[in-house]
Amino acid sequence: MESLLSSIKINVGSHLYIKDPESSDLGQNIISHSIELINELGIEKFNFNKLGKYIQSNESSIYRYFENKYKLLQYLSAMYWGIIEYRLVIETNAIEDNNTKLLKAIKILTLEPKNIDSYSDYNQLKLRDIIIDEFTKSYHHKDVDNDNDEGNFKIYKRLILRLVEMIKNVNPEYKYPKALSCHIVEGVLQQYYIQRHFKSLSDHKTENQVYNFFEDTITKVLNPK
Amino acid sequence: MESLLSSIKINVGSHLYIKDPESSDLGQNIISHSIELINELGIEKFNFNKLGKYIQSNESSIYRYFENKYKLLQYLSAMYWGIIEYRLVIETNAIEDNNTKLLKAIKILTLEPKNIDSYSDYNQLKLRDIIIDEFTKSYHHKDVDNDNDEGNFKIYKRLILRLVEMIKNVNPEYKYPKALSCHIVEGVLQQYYIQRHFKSLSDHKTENQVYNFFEDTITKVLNPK
DNA sequence: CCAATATAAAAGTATTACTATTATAAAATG
DNA sequence: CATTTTATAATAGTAATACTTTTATATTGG
Repeated sequence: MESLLSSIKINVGSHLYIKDPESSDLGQNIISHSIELINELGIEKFNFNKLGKYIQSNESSIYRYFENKYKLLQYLSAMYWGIIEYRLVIETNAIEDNNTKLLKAIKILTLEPKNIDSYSDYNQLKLRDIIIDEFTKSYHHKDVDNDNDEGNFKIYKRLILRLVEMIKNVNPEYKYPKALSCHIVEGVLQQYYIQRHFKSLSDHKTENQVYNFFEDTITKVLNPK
Repeated sequence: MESLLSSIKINVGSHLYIKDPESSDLGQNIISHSIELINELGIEKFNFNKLGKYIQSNESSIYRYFENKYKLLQYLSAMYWGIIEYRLVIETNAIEDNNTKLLKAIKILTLEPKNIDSYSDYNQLKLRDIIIDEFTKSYHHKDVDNDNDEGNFKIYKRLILRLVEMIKNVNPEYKYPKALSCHIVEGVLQQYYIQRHFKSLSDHKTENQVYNFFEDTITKVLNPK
């Protein structure tokens, strides 16, 4: 089947790049290979010099696309959340029952993406790993308010607000829909990171445990009885 | 009243420093002023050169205490979690009822510390802000497994496991005590960060909202009925 | 008072995160 | 097809950072 997202472009916000990387071969190369290299080195040890050598291009050419590596990380993050948001909308669209709908959303947020190719040209599993490892650093810094004003996190925030709506539909009386929504989206990343690195703090080391934990929490929090 | 913690030393783990900063004036100066300066600049723009000038000492002298600024951040984090753990133990000690005890623990984790002086010589509010802003970066990097093996996060993990025990005491049947415990401790920091920087994702911008959200969650999750 | 140790001052090195310059190649336009 | 614009590559350069090393000067303890 033809890829949907590879033809539909996710608008990540123009403040994230200097030149649109989707507009050229080099740009697309920068994206796909930065996913590989950031995944391998981590954002701290990754730099544009190394990326240039890796794609047999030049450091200064990469600087014509992205201001610096943290903007590139924000761009990759926006891509990731864009894909998740897109899946959230189309894969829950047909579901009538609000509760089932919310649980489907939690599945999309927690479980490893299957059918990878139908959503993106890039390596989605590695992109997801980058988000688990590095996303927190894309907004934990002193420029966060500027970056936010420029709209660099707007897809992420919109995704959280979509989840807020789903939460409200399940229980309109619930008092903390935004807190819960943020808590889930960030919590998923954190649970995976803990599973991988702090094993003594993890109940069961499976993918399903992460989903089950959030299903249990949400069900009890929203449907008290 | 005489300070308790200023006489009782928190053992943060010897891999965090080269020379124990509590053992000299310069060391204590490094701690207290790094709290000020990291708070002001953020960990990325902070460095030992600037700290040296700030305390009218020398860059190379600071390197005799700490390997690098990230080890210092881990040291400050261990200090913070050490104070919280200490409070968790002594302030909940006398409480009989398991549920009340857990809620008191949540209060200690969420609310701004009062009676600051009785727990530490250092500026606890600024230290807490550093933790909210920077703690995530102290373990989100490629050396995390080494640092963990060296015991650099042991106080943090012990704190989480203490909370796990409290959770189990409230409901021994509950399936995800570790996930919940991590989720609370990290979630508190995250809720404050969101309140400060992503206002559109925050339900109410008060300190109590953070506590109330966690109280509501825990009560429903652990006492379903 | 001497010896050990801690700190300060200064200089040096390797790396990083860019910027600038020029050259060359590819693409667009007339 | 020729020309102008634009994209990329190669190279070099700069300022800052994250340390390390060396030497000098205090401070402290026996």
